[in-house]
Amino acid sequence: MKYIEKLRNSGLRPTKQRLQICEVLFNTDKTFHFTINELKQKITKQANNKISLATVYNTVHAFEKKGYLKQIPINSSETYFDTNVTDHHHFYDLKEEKLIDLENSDVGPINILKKINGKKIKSVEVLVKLED
Amino acid sequence: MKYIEKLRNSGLRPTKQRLQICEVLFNTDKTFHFTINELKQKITKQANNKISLATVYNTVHAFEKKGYLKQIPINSSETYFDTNVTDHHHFYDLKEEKLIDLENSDVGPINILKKINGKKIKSVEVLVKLED
DNA sequence: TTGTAGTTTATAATGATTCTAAAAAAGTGT
DNA sequence: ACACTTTTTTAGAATCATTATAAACTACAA
Repeated sequence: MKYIEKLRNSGLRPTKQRLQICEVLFNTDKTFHFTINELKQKITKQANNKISLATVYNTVHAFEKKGYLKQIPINSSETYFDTNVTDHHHFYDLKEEKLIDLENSDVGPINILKKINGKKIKSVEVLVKLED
Repeated sequence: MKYIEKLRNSGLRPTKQRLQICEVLFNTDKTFHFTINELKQKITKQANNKISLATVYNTVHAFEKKGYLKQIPINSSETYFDTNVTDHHHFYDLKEEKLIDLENSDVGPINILKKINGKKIKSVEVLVKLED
């Protein structure tokens, strides 16, 4: 299985549950957005398998810490995660409550002119809210 | 009282609680960020007055709907609001968990090149995450 | 195989937010 | 001022996402 090594290299034991989550999240060319509950449903369907909600939380947080996932900063009752961990931006359709990726080529370069003493920029993320 | 008219013009009855909240939020030149609980504490201190948590929620949401406040899109357990409703951007200090305003002059112009059919852009917000 | 450290799990706990329904206050007309 | 309607406030309950707990299970190394 191709994710076993990836997990081991990250110091995470390749358990059945983690491998299932890897399949759902990373076994595709397309990146995508998801919430914890959406992910749990996908696993239950795709692998026809029960998985504990707590395990989904644990694993997603572990993957986020390792840099395989990132949270999308947005005000929503549920937290959104993104399998695209490269710097990129989002549309948020307020009516449909749906996130849409922006390619980097869709947004011109962003210049942050201010500096904060002793701090460095980790990421620059743009959220474009859409209305009808 | 200078906020009575403002509230009436918005179709909101100028109650004691709403006027107190206006004093705390708008009776200053500086704009600032706050959470519901911080706001409740300020009111309790400043006006030496009890106010129901539900009222603070109700009022903040009413003010947001009227455009006097806006939510800051950020992943935090509590929702952050901003008394600065003009288009502007934020630093987020990951270590201190603190928001810092960016002036518009601190960020170069942002070009959104992609269009979504039938939707228009309501706002463009940049979140710059800072680390040590 | 045996030990142990890491992982999963169901369930309980937490905490922010929303809901509810009754009491209080504000607005309106008389 | 009074009666009446509508809006608002309020305490407490309900909800919902997330985190904590602690017991059972699993991976892995000696």
